[in-house]
Amino acid sequence: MRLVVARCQVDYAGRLSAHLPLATRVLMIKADGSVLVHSDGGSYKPLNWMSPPCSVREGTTDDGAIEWTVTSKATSKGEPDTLRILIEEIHHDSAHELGIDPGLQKDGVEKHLQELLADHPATLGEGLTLVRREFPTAIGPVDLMCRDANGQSVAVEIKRRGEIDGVEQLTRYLELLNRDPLLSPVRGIFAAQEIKPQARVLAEDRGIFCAVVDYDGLRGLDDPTARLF
Amino acid sequence: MRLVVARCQVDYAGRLSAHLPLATRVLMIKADGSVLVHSDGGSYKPLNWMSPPCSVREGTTDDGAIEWTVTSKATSKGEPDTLRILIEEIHHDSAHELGIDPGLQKDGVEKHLQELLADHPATLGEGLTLVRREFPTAIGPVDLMCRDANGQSVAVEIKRRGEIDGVEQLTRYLELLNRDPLLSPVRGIFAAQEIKPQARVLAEDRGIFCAVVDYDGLRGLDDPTARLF
DNA sequence: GTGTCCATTTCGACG
DNA sequence: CGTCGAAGTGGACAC
Repeated sequence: MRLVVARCQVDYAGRLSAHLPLATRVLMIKADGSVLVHSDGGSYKPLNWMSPPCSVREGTTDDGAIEWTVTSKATSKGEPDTLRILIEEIHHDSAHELGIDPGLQKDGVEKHLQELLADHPATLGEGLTLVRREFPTAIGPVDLMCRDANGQSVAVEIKRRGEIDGVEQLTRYLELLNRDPLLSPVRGIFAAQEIKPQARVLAEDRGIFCAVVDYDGLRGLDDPTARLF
Repeated sequence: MRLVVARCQVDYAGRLSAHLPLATRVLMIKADGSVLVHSDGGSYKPLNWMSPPCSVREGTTDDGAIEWTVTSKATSKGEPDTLRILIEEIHHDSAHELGIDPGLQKDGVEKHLQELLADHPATLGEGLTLVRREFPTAIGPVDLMCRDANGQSVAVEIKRRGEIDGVEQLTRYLELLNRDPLLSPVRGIFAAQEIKPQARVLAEDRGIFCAVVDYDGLRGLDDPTARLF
């Protein structure tokens, strides 16, 4: 890992063309050759960057300025990427040995929500029982396939935030599933921690029931000591 | 901008919980208080981070280790975010004055594609003429509204890469537009530089024509000297 | 402000 | 290895 603070200008050419005028920025060169150009604000996204695998070639221009040319090695398809960094003045330059990172451990995303609901399907509706998680169909897996107290099939689509896309997805599943005489009639439940008003309107207009899920409450139903760290 | 290279462990709690075991990493603290934790690989995305606005409080634990507590200031809705960085050993620590950045100048994204197609609608279909760009509907703007040689309305959805979502989007528009007796019947054109097979199948199954657009060719139709830099 | 849609998205899972 | 869906998505633009 090399860290450089320098007054520079940057040009990128690839899927688009982009230009950064002369200013002082942080240049981060990672061990895999990737380069990040960061300013002192914005978000975690760099102003400009080059994804690995790529290689940096260092040179000098006619007027003595330092020029880095970063080129992507293997553009599997289409456009060759190039990042050109013209350095006018270096304020800082240091290199550091970091070693490989053990990586991030996550907890709490949609997958976990799906697991919890699979263990407690009745929280979505009285008498609901699980038939299968990730129930396969020709156009993708249905998150939960259940059966209600009357034995009717119920397809459940789970999202963290319920938006219009999720309703469309469930609608496609229902349309397909209802062509199967062994399953039909299949009704739908759209389950999410939070459901956007527009998504709710669309869902209910299509006869899909909306279930707002209490993630922390569900967790409480499980063993509360069984946590990651 | 402060740059720290340190052996540290990191815990995040917010919309999810995440943990980084002890390892050497780069910590970037921006002027707005945001913090980025970078390893020596991956992409431009940090292993963990805190978005602005937030504030860093520096302290020490009972066993003498340095502890940074980063808290988000204004969580407009819901979950308070916290990033805790426990530092065991500092390898490097420097601060730099960067100043405000003039920002990135871009060229070549979907907006430009839309402009080009608006100028040359006939490349999408014989005799097509533009009625309006960003044609407003209750569920969002249609990229291009055109009329064909027979005077029939044509709704065009433009993407850089045509995927299933775009077909769904255009389908919703068409469904709505076809309820308007002044416009109906409206047909659809799905235009993209590249159209995924599944999206093409879905589109054509719904009677939507797929147009693969040659971006560079369209550019050539325009004045080739009128470019950004 | 809310809603919608794009992104040099990146990332992970699955077939 | 490609495809597909999610993201602590972030950011821009319209209403």
